[in-house]
Amino acid sequence: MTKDRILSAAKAVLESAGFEGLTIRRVAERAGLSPMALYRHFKNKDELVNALMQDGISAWETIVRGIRAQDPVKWLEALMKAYLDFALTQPHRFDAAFFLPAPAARRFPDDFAAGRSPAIALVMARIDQAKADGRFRDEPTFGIAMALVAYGQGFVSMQRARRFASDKQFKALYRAAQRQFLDSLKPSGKNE
Amino acid sequence: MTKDRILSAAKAVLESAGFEGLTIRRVAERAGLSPMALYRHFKNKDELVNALMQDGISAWETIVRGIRAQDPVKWLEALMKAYLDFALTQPHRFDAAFFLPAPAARRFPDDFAAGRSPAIALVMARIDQAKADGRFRDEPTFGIAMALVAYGQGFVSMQRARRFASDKQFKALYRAAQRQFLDSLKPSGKNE
DNA sequence: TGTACATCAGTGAACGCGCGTTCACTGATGTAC
DNA sequence: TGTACATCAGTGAACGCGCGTTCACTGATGTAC
Repeated sequence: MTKDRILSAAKAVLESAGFEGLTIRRVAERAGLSPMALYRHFKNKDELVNALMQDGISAWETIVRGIRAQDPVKWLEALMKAYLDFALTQPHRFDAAFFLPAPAARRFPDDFAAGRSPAIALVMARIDQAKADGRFRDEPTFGIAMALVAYGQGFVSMQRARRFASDKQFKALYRAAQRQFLDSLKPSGKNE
Repeated sequence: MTKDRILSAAKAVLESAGFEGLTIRRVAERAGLSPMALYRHFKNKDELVNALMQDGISAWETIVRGIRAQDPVKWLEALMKAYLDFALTQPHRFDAAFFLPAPAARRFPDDFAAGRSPAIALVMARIDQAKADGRFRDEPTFGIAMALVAYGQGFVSMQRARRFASDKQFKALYRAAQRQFLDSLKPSGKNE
């Protein structure tokens, strides 16, 4: 379908040129169509951008569902690693999923607490499991999930603002913070 | 000086129209000058944007230096509150300080570990003090500071991406996370 | 004190650019009888 | 089987817009002798 071809072209343009460089004309050229052909499939540019956001979110959900670790704490570690990889290897797709202000975005806290985000629902399930196993302290699950998300988002947004000397430094600090964060969730007396 | 008048106009335009709306023409109009007059004082638009970034960073440093709490943990609480206020009351100035990717930005970790950021240096001093008083666990000071910064940045970037149902919800979740974060730094056995 | 000249803040018109989008259209394909 | 018509993906030219920036200029102020 032509619509899919347009969307693929849009993803390619987004990844190589960023949001600044995402224009109807460029997407059309990449798709081998005239600019006007896009209006046959998307009402306007906003609708195209919205589709890209949905794509980013779906990609992330697929990644999260693919995490195989059995142990809940190891699963959460893998999640934070996957998040970092996603941010670094597909930066603009990541941005579409997490930084784009779009009307269709799901909102904290209601949409998430209600499980309307599959990714967050999976995260909360592991946190519950870790608590049940006595490996995490008894703090509100949703609060822990929020903290974890904010952590990742904060590091990536600092990286995006070029606040790290290099990607290597960024990765190292991210991993150190991740370890520290997960440690801080352990019950009293089990620290260190 | 005319340069100051231009900078004031630029700050006003930034705050009311955001970065998207920050144009040479608009700044000039606000300053009561022709667009070309700006080029007498700034080499080009990039230089003007850089000046705005410096202004944002200075504003934040002034805020941090103005925190009066004696107790180090209370001081850190006040800091996180001030950060939230800054983000909500002067959103674009905040963005200029924390989200703008600009060449003049200081970089993690070297510039900060070396104390080239007055704000971070003050934060690290309180963390050291809290550790010395036995109120924080013995974890690397810089790591704790990084975590604190990432936390704030993460929450604000989620708010900027309209991921919270309302500013009220945002504030409430931010505060809950803040409490939880500071609690997590307490030595083992002192939790709850 | 007067004159010639340099400096320099600010101006106004214009350039070239790329953008999203409108409009009227073409031409192939499907459908009804 | 042939004809008339509807549908619809895609086109190409053009519009109006706002942008950063160039260029050649004006006119006031300061400086040298």
